[in-house]
Amino acid sequence: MGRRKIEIARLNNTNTRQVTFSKRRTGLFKKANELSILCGAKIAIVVFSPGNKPYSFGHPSVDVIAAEFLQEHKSNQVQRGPSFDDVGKIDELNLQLSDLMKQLHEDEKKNAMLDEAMNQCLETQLVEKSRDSLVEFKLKVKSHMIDVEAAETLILFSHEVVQFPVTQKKKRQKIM
Amino acid sequence: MGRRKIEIARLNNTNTRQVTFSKRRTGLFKKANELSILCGAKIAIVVFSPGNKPYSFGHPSVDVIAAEFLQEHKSNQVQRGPSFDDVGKIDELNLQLSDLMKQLHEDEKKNAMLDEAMNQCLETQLVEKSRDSLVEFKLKVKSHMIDVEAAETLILFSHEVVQFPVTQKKKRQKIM
DNA sequence: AACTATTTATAAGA
DNA sequence: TTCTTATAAATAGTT
Repeated sequence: MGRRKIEIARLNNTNTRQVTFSKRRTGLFKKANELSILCGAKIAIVVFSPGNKPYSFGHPSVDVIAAEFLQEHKSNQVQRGPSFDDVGKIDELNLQLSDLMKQLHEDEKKNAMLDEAMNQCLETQLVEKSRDSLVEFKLKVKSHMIDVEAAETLILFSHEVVQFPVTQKKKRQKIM
Repeated sequence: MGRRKIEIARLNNTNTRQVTFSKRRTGLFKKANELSILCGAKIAIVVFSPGNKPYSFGHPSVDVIAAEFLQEHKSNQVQRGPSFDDVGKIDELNLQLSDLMKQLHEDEKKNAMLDEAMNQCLETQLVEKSRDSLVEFKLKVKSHMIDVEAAETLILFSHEVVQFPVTQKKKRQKIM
């Protein structure tokens, strides 16, 4: 999809590889966003860049997706549902994020510019923040001896503090 | 990207929504696959269809991605590494899957048909198999009281038994 | 980071 | 569902 057709094989040039990663990651997340909106599908994506930086996308949030996924299997075997003090905080965060998503989608209807903004946010300090909160969160979880069900839910929660960003004006300066 | 431009808003017609989901999911996974090959990026995707069926994509496998992700944070806090009897079995599975991925990629170089096959496999009984093995696996895990690190690794393992499929001849009959 | 020539994805239609 | 095709969208190479 460019000036020339390229073979799908590892890009040897480091710079090209990084540039392509950025472009295609943006495209991938955009597609994921469209799919979730068009079809009401829940999606979670985690990607590591060539430089091993983590990027993620979740709609409406990975916690919801995880919960749904787990629920499909719970009826087969589990008696005790997990309940954690920390879950409340995570829930709160995710609610906020859901609201941001709603806003995002509303904006999109009125303004086709939205997609271009997606790229920007995902590369800002939000990534760093999510790492910090993951560490904190894991320390708390660590102090409990929890069962697998709880662990599943909580871990998946913690993986997705970084969410799809709020709409921004295009051509915003990169922070990272 | 079709005969007409469509607005990115929920598709109201059920049939259209499902058809679009299938097409776009295929496209999304294809893009993810290309990104992983071109840039050497590790990617994991989980999607729920409008009918709430789970689909997933992982390269080279979600276990590797999970391990990498967790490793970034381990040095900050963890003393005890997880070690599970069941991990061996999962590892075995994942090795097989990695091999299939390699084959897949080799095939792709020689035959541009590969991408079209991706779609087929993901909708076969592999999805069902993965669910069954997840249940089995969780039952085993359930019998232990494990620490968070172990849980994280194992859970993420179990989420991705369904892998990117082996090349198949196109136009294969759907099993699901 | 912006720009286009091209390739690729896909919305409709069969 | 699967295939086809006209068209929209993504992106490779460039600036």
